[in-house]
Amino acid sequence: MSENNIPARVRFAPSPTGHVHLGSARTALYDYLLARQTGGQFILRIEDTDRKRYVEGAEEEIMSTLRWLGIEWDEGPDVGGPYGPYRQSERKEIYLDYAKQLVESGHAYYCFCTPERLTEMRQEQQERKENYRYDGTCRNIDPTEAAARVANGEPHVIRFKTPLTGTTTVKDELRGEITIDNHLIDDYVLVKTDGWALYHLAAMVDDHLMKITHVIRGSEWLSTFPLHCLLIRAFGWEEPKWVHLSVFLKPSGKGKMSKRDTAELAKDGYSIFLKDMEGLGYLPEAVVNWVSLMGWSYDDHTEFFTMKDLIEKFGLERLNPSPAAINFTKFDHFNGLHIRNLASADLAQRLVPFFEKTGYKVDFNVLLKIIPILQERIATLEEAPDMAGFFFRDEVHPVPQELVAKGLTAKDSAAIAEKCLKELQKLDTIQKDVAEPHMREVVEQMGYSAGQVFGIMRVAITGQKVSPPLFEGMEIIGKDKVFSRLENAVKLLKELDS
RNA sequence: GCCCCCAUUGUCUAGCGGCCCAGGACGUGGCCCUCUCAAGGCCAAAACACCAGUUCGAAUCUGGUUGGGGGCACCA
Repeated sequence: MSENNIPARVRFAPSPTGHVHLGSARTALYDYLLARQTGGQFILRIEDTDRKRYVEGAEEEIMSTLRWLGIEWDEGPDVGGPYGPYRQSERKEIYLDYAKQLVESGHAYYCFCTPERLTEMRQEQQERKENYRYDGTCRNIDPTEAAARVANGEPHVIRFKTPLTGTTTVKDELRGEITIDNHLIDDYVLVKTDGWALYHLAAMVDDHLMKITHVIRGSEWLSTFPLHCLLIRAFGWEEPKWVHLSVFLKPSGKGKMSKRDTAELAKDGYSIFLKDMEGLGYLPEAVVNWVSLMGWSYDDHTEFFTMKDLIEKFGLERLNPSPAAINFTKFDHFNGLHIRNLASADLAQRLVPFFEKTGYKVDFNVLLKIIPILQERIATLEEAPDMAGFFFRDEVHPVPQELVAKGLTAKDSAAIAEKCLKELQKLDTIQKDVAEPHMREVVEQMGYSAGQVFGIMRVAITGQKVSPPLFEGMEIIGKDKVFSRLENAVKLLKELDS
């Protein structure tokens, strides 16, 4: 990891065109980890040169999502920095200047072809089963003539003058060298008719100006990667290290996530969008841990990581270039692990909104008491109200049939419930260390199994067939409620019997 | 159609020529613990896509095939 000791300047450069998903969260995470590990800077840059695709609120979502994950940026549109502005829409002139520089040095040229002509050209190429590629019509217009036409106000774009022959070799940190024939690289448009730069130019200019040392981005950029290097070389700039991350596939591993898959996932309480995670009961710690391991590994036995661990242990050299299927059950597993890793008070705090959302008035002291029995049982925060809502209710409403113990009649069950009530009432306290030994003795005397008797009590007291341990629960609920709930159960069972 | 990338159990992966009849994790099945449910512990089933080649020896190197993915815009 010697080269990682050089402070890295990395940038997360999303475009505000939709929701932040797992793929971009991972890219941001890796960027952040590399920056923090090397004592460098993490820069947030908004790539909003295409005003048609701009989505209102997307930029805010990007920022709040990063903050939720625990990722703070050193430079960005809101906090500023020495290389701003950090919003590409505010840098239009900069890109145009550099594009003109390329025209002057002979690496780019003005193109006056209309979109209609281009469409026509593409159709013809398709009919002839050729590659789609600009045919070079404007490539050889005399520069003086071209400049005159531009000065005259003729609509035009600026295209990159890709070498017609030879090859270009580029180096990706995960895949090694990639060599491609130059004739396969199109004369890409750098600046549109409206004067706005395209990604290819804007990103390269910004990365240079912002002194970016490592570009971590999605593998969808692999095909235009040679163009990007050619651009940088045309300017005579130094290249950053390039890291192209693999894409995420749907859980089956067959194909990438589609709209339809996303809708299907929602039914199971899953989402690929970061904005949904908190509401679904996931911890940012778990998202970070889970996502970090999709395409990266540390060794063959360590998988539990906090952000702090990751900053220490992350490394580009253990990144995996193959596509990874999203595994949501593993997400649940990591969430459970991180829930169990939380301090009681912290977990309690995070649980409050979930109980309130379900309509419970939360007594924080009671919540604090039930944390130990809840903490090892939930995989997501959202599960807590269903499991432990009975602690916050005045009354419970058991299904009468569920009060009947396995292998017994309603009449027997009623008698058992009544006996339990009486025995508990005899005691000074229903604390676990007193009530449990006593009730176990009672069970013994009656000749039933603990499962049968405690089962009846469980349903009577919690209203649920499945609950956290009985005696711990009773202690928290308190004598009065325990007794009244048992009384009610006796009543229900007797009604059922008659 | 063309170009590029990828390829170990259902999934995420370790493995960088002999340590591997392949290790870990999730999930699955079983057992233990047990008042239910979890958590925890133990055990089990489950993979080197295929075909050539290189080599004394290949999951590891090379070529091809197949499969998957990405791209081929005046989007990013």
